[in-house]
Amino acid sequence: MHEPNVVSWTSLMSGYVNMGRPQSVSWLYTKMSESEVSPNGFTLATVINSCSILADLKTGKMVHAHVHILGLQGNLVVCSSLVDMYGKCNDVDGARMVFDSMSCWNIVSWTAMIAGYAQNGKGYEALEVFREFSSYIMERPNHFMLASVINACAALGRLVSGKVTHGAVIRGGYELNEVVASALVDMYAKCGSFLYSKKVFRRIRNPSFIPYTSMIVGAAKYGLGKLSLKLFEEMTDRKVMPNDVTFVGILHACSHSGLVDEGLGLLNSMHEKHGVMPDVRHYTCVVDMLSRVGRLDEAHKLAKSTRVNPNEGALLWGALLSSSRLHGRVDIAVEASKWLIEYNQQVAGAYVTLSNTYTLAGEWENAHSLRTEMELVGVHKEPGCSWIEIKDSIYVFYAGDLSCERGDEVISLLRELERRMMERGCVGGSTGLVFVDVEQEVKEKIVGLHSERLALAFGLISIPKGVTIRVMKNLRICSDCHEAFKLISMIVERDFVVRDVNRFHHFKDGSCTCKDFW
DNA sequence: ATAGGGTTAG
Repeated sequence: MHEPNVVSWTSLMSGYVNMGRPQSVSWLYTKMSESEVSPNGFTLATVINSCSILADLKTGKMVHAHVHILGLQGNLVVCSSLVDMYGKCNDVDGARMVFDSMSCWNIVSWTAMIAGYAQNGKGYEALEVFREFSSYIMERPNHFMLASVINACAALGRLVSGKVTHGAVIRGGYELNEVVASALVDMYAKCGSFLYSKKVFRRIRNPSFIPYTSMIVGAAKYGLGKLSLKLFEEMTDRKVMPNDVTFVGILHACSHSGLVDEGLGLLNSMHEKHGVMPDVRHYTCVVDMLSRVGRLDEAHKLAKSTRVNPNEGALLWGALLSSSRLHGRVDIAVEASKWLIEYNQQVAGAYVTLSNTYTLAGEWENAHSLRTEMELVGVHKEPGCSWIEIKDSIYVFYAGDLSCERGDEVISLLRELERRMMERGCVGGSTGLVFVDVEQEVKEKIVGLHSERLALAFGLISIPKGVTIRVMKNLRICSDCHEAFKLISMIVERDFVVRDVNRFHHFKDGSCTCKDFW
């Protein structure tokens, strides 16, 4: 063309986006800026879209400035693409700023905002925006919006909201939409209803690799590794091609169900049989798989030979670290935590796990000095929490704290469960520790000492099968008792089961602090 | 010539 106009430029850019080459768009945009032709809203929306795909926030912000220079801040399509771009670049606040600055909205802009929150793990905000949409806008949500809302419910583990949204899907007639169905499969699995996942999945006609992947991951989370393998087999039999994520899912499943040979076989067949090149995520699963079953040297070797950036390495070395602790491999734990701390990844967790590894190995002084170092450096480990939704209330449980709403009921239910376990031959104590398969004498000793809220005697207690347990001296139960009991459970976990560690939070001993454990 | 949805490792 002698004189390409704005439509020619934009068409070319759009063509590159459609052909999966968004990288070329910013180059074209630069070229265009050097020409006489000035971009319009169509051009900017296309360029911004390419930034979304590439998650290129820097270019995206630059183009955002051009939006203002060209006076296009009132253009609905341009603004919606900006909301989407900021969301895809993990800048939800940026997305919200654009969204709030808009003078009119349509279902696309609302969906972009909801999806932005949902994709960034901000399920609560996503549902809040959806609620606002539902109350102000006299328009039914479409399948795009519903998929994002279901995604938000999944992230929050909100089964009831998820079911309500499923109702909206049925009313809207979107049941047969595969994207919506995939979101539902994933949501039900994450919300504790794998049975519903299966039901929704089986209604999908010719499921693609994405619903299959959701099911494989879902089954894995429920400990059904064999089912994950069966689903994988089913999909390949039906000539549905697995992608990289499918392999992350299936290796994750093998890892969590101890299916090591199957997992290794899949890793080796990935490339030649399915055309998917294994990357760091797959090796992370395999490192985890090998190390969980105690094949730490192989896992270690694989970890060292995998090139990673800090973010990827956090997961790979984190997996190795946690298994090193589990199997008492101080040498590997030291190396793994060194890596994590050096690259500033999960520092507090790395300190705690390494310290616990020392403890498991009986290296009390190393454990102690690490705790001191943590305090010196000012590293603090935030306690984790879980939550469950019952009817329309959400109950949150922090590690070591049962002073939550209806905590008393929780405690009495736990006691009832414990009583039933005892009836079935599991052994327990009134203090809440439940031991399985342990000699009566040992049990009494531990339970007895514990119930007096005193130190567990230092030394070695022999238990049958030639296993020894180390128990610490002067271990007092104090306000930070969760740590203490985590420690106990860690020491003994291979030999008997300690449950219900959190219950001891009520035993407070003002005279000691966390430091006294060590 | 332009904007929105589902799967992902400790």
